Amino acid sequence: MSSEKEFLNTYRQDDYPRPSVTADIVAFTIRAEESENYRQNSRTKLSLLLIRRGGHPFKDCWALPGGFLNPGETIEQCALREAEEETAVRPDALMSVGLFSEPNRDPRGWVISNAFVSIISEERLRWKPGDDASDAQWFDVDFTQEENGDFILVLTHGDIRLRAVLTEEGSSFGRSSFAIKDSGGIAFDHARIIATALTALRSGAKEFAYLFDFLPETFTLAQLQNVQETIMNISVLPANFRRKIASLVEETDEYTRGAGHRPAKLYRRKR
Amino acid sequence: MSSEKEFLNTYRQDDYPRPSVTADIVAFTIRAEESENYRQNSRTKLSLLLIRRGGHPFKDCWALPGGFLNPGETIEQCALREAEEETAVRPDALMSVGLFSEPNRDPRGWVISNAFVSIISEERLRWKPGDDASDAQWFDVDFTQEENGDFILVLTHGDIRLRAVLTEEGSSFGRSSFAIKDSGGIAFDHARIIATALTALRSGAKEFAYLFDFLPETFTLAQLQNVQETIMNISVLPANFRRKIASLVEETDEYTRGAGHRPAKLYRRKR
DNA sequence: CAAATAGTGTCTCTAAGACAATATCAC
DNA sequence: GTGATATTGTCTTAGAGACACTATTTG
Repeated sequence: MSSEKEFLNTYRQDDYPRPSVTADIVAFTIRAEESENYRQNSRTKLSLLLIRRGGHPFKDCWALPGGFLNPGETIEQCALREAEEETAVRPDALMSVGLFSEPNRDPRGWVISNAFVSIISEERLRWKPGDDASDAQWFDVDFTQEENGDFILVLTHGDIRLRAVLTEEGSSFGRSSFAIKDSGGIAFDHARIIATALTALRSGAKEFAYLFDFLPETFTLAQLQNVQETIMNISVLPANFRRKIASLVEETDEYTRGAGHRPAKLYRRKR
Repeated sequence: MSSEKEFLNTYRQDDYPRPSVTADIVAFTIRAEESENYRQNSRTKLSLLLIRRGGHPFKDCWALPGGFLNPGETIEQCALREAEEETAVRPDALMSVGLFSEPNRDPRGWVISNAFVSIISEERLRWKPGDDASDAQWFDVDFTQEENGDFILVLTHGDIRLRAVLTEEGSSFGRSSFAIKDSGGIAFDHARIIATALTALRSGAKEFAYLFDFLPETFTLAQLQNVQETIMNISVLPANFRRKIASLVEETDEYTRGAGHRPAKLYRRKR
């Protein structure tokens, strides 16, 4: 009978086959559209960051940012590092959406990936619109279910339009999982990851937990409502939204100015 | 510029360091206690399966069942395979609770683990009580929060009593994460995994989604209520529970018999 | 009959949703 | 003033929780 020390000295990890492990980042932000009317508040869109791949495989296709797990770090640290490296901003929130481990999901070999939703506030987002030479771009997100049950994911950036078709494969424990019918040109199984992340984002938005992460330190209640409506693709009555959110925010002394209508009080998140 | 085919031919995955990947199973069931009174329905306990480790590291300690991810299978398939191998029964439900990737969580080296909650119905559970020679045993679960905020996890099987102390480390997006203060002799970081799994189980039990998985095909509403109460450690009024569950079940023509009180109608899950 | 659970009816309170009404600013 | 949003108030309704009461079985 050998001691634990002896055992560990003779133990060789390389005897077993091992996969490469990556963290993929599904980074969302809310962006304002141009207002066509000086009185009207600007409408907002949910946007997602994609990176054009410079090398094989899926060269020139759009993909989620991400990278390999390094020795000595946790998968969360890896996600944070990759998010910062590739988006140049520190995310305001990070949430795991699961491990994707289909054996053939990566043509390079055995690569499994833990996906994370990352939220970047409008405020932190400093990229100039029109920098279209960059390999990283924000795409507008449209994710809806068709009559026949299929889910359609459309990502748009200027003339670029990626359209993926997915089916829902039995959801276990409330987490639905998707299968790709048509990747729409999105690299790897990333259409599937994006669909899963969007579902997680929407189901969480009911609880207001991270709506705040999309906004600056202070905000109006209409902005906060707007975030929820944009993410969940619904609309609610302002009066009712105010009541529900009231206990989670606190007033400041500030007001918005310069809008063509009654100024709104600025609020901050109550801790 | 090389083609994608050439690229893949020259790509060597072994150039990058890779972790071993495992799936760990947190298998729960509901077990009935002996009734001390012929009239009284038996009380139930939430139980968890642990395995006594026969080899190093953590030799003779209790640990979660689990095993390495094999090439060609998904982590879900791996979890299902390991669950069947080590518990001898096919789980009635399986839910991921996240990837545990602390660099030093396993003394053998770089091993990361995706944990799964597995539910085994009372019906499928055929093990005889008293088979205490086996390396796999069901432990009664007690998980509560102390005044000072610490969480105490107590696992009991006969004379064996494992008592771990954990603290809650900021919960992001509703998923709370724990740090181990005292493992109580439970192997690896498994106390932490169990605490996380229990939290996930409890928060999901509100929606009734998998309460059915703990029970046979047909059951009484009191049994179903009992499952919820046992998992969540609460009690609710029968009248109210019936109203809430009514739309999810359908009647059968069968009744319980032989109890020292009014027979109960058997129900089945409505699909 | 006694003890225990099974099952029904109903009251109250809260919260959600719908909608009406008023307030305030920039032009 | 006009057009837009901000903000408050109130009505209705659905659901949760509390509780009282009846029904049915076995020893």
